[in-house]
Amino acid sequence: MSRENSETRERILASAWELLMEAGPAAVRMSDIARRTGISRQAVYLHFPSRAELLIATTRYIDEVKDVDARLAASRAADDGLERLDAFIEAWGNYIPEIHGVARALIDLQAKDEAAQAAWADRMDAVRHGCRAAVAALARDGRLTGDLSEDEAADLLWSQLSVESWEVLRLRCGWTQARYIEAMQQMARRTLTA
Amino acid sequence: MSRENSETRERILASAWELLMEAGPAAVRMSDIARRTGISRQAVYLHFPSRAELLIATTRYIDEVKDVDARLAASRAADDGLERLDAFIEAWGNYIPEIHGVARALIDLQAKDEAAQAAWADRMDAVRHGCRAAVAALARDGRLTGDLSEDEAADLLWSQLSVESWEVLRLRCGWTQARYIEAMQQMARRTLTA
DNA sequence: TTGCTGACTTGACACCATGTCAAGTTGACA
DNA sequence: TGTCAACTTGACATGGTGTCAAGTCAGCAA
Repeated sequence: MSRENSETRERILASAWELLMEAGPAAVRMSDIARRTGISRQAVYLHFPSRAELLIATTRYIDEVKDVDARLAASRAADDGLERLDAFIEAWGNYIPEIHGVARALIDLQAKDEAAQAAWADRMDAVRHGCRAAVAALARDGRLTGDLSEDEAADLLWSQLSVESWEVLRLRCGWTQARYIEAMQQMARRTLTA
Repeated sequence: MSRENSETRERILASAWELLMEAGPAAVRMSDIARRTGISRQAVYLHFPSRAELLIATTRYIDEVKDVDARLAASRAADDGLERLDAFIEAWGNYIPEIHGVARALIDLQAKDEAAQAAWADRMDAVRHGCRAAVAALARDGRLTGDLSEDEAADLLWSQLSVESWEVLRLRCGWTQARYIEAMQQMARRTLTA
């Protein structure tokens, strides 16, 4: 562990990030990260107790560098519920490709690792809260459909905006990022508004 | 491998299925399956070359026992495009919980195993074709929205109907199966029809 | 009876990634 | 000069998959 803001620690995180962007997540082993950082495999363990913790720290590192908070805050600025919904989908939808490498690694790790499971659930809960806020704004404007409760509407939006769905449309179906955003916005509007 | 329809082979598949329904997929090791079947771990390898192949065979076995084809055929019976869409969503949506254990195991395995990846992609392609057929029927009735091409509409429906989305709503959000089906039908209707 | 065959068992082992442990090196700083 | 933290090297345990070799055993055929 050592001190929080060690220079080596940050270099490890940067290496992990690089590798996750380049290769599939399975290909990013502790030894790969060490080699890329230019240190021994064991040295990595001086900074992170496990691969799971390292990956979790990597997401936090990326969030910091990419400043998610600022992006999502912008989506909260819109007064109008509909605009806000669009802005939220755009902000989150455009963030997915940036974190996708790490996200995939963490999702894969969930099967085996409890810590990874908790970490990913925690991050996704943040998105869920964003969905709830957007839906609440919609309800306040009286634009929420009568077929769904606020919670249901938020859940539905949340499931639509999952990283897995993004992967399906973007990677498997070959959609462009712009088309993805547009389709999600339209889908949300049609599904959630009266 | 031996002969295709060995009795032991079928007992192994049944054990794998049982275990996948009971426990998390990570807990279903080759030794667990062997123990449940009442044979040695090595004997399992006399029938299946790898865990991936065994799991793939298990999905085929379940499909056979549960008769998916018949279910999906029923959804093709409806003349009206909208009814057909509803029927397809109901048929597939109600099939998900039955295969969920194996599906999850196969999805988890994808990270490491190429064969599992191909097998799951293949099965999901079948669903994608179902989506395409339902969307085509909608288009034939002139009910498809102008905002989406047939392919796009099918892709969108496909991403909505993923096992992962089902997991989110059903397991994480605690929706009932009936509510899930209803919501997916409504969502599809609103998103895809003019 | 003898001998063969196929399904299965037992037990050992290689592999691979994670994570641990212990002893040694090195450079900065008091 | 001595100490300490960061790092290195190398060995090793663990856990699951998959392989290999030798042996058991029932059934069946000449």
